[in-house]
Amino acid sequence: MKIASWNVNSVKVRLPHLIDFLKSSQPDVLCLQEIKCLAEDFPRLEAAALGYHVEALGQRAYNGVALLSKEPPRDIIYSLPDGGGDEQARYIEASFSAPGGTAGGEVRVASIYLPNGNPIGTDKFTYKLAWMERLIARTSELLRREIPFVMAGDYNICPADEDVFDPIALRDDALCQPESRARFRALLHHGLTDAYRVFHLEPHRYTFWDYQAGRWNRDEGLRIDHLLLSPHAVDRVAACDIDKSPRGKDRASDHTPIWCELAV
DNA sequence: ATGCCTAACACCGTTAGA
Repeated sequence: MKIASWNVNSVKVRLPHLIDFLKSSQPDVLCLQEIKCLAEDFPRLEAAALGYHVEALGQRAYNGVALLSKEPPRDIIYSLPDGGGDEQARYIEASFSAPGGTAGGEVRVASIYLPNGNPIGTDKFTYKLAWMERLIARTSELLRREIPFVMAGDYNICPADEDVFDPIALRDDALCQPESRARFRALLHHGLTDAYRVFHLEPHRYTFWDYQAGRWNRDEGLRIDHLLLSPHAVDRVAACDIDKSPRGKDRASDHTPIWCELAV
C-alpha cells in the first residue's frame, strides 16, 4: 500500500499537477494539506475520474486537509477527537483496506497540517505547541490500539539542523525552535518512526523550497513534511522517498510529495 | 536589515504562508 503526502498550496491552482501526480505515482492513499477551499469546492469529479474517493475538511481561503484513496475510507474523523474543537481545518483521519482486499491489511491514516507558529513569542507559537500536545495525545491513543497507522503531513518542523539549508538564518523561526523539536521528538519517543530516515541518512534532503530568493534553483529548502509510522507500520515499510518532480514544474506548490510503501 | 514570491479575497491593498 502506497501512502503519500503533499501540501498543494491551493488544490484549485494545483489541480493539473495533482492529476499528473495521481496518474504517475498511483498512491493508494494521498494526504493533502492547504487545499485552501471549502470541502464542497474540492474538485471531486476530476479525482473520481482517476478512481479516487475524496474526504475533505475545508475552510474558506486557508488551511484545509483531504484524504484521496482508491479504497473507500472508513471511520472518518474530522478533527483531533479530544473535544478541543478546531476553528482551523488541520486534521482528518480514516481507515483504509489494502488494495485488492488483502486479508488483515488495514491501515489508519491521518492527514495533518500542523500550525506554522511564526512569529515566535506570539499566540501563534503558543497555538502551535498546544496543537502538538493534542497530536501527541491522539498518537498515544492510536498506539494503544496496536494497529498500523501513518501520521502524514506538513508538520512545519525541521527535526534537526541537517534538515535546514541554513540553520543560522532559521535560528529564530518557529520551525526550528527547541520547543517545537522537543514535541516532535516526543512523538518519536512514544514509538513513531520518521519513515524517511529509515531509508535515507544523508543530510540536506528537503520537501519545501520557498518561492522567494531562488530557493528551488539553489536547492535551499527545509524538510518539514513527514510520514511518522506506528511500530506495526514500520515493520512493514518497504520504501520511502521524496518525489521532487512536482516542485520543478511551472506554477508549482512550494512543497513536494513524500511517499512510503507498506507491505500490507 | 529587508524583501524576495504566491494565493485568497476583496479590491486595485492586505493577510498569510514558512
